[in-house]
Amino acid sequence: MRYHRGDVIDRALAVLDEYGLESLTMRRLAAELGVQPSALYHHVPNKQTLLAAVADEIVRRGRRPHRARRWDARVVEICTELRDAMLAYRDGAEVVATAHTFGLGEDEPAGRLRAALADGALPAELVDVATRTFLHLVFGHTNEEQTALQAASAGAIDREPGGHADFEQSLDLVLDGLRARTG
Amino acid sequence: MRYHRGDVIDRALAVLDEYGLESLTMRRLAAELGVQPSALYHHVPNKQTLLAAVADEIVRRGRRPHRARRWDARVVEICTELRDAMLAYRDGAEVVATAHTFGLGEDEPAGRLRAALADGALPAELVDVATRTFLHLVFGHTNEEQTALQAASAGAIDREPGGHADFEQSLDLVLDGLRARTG
DNA sequence: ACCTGAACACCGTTCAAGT
DNA sequence: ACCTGAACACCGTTCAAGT
Repeated sequence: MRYHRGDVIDRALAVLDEYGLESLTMRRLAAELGVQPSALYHHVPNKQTLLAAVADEIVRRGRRPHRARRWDARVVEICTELRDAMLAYRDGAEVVATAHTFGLGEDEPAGRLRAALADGALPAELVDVATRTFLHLVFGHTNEEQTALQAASAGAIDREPGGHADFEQSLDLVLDGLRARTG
Repeated sequence: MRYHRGDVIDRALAVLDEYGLESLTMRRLAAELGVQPSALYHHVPNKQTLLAAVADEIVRRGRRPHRARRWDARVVEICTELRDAMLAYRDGAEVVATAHTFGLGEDEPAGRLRAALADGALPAELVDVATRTFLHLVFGHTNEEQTALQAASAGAIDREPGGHADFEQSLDLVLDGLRARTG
């Protein structure tokens, strides 16, 4: 039974979504593929790289057509798409945020954010700051929301999630700050 | 040789700062204290709780007198204090941010942020959103900065850290958004 | 080229037994 | 009350050997 790198990533996604990040071990993944743990290292150099590939796949699967024209609407669109992509998989926010922190993976949303902000007639210096600001907001908010959701579904009723409304309000705060600096 | 919970936390801080989070294991910590791993469980229920206590201690040690009067200056002061506290220990941002995500520890900075924002004559509904927004910014930015710093000192020259200027610009963006909503 | 089998050097946590 | 010793059920990764 031959299998390839893509099969490994796909299975990893499935294990992640069904059992969570703490259960996504190399040994567990190997067992799921009916293979010895050592066999995985022919398709992936190590676990860190595997997780970065999983993060990229989560983001990729969440892609949808973008139709906003105004730069600020595009920012909201990109951030919301990224949030929804991460929420679609168990522990998705943690996996994607961690990969981003270590500079692994494609980081394609950052590029799209940067482009949208550059269209906003912003001082070039501000584009980088704003890009990072939005990414931190998306990762932080989504991570917290997903953790709360999973804690709630596990019985522990913590704080209310906040949810989509809070998320957009948070984005809007930063957008207001940017609009004030725009012609 | 008797020792107490406080000694365990202190030692954990020392191991964290010298060898990093990945080396802060229960077994390593026990060895450092000259004791069997199982002995730690008389002072701390599990590793997660230990790490939350370490996070609290990092924040506590970073406390300094606050003198700002205006609500927006107080927000900057609180955020900067938290950032500096986390930067003072290796992997401090990751430890503190993780504890916060899981709702563990004291979360005293959140309370102080909330108080400062409430003084800002903000619509009550916005206070919570803004509090979370600032915390996400502080954790995200500091985590990224610290990771970059440690990667740089380990030889890998990645992206420039951004540093304090970027951090304050990011806060200012949100503050502008809030000031626009204030009387 | 791809995989197995076995090993290395670890983990967090529990628990009977000692003092 | 506090600690030891030993065990349980795991980890990620490497590497000689097989096909």
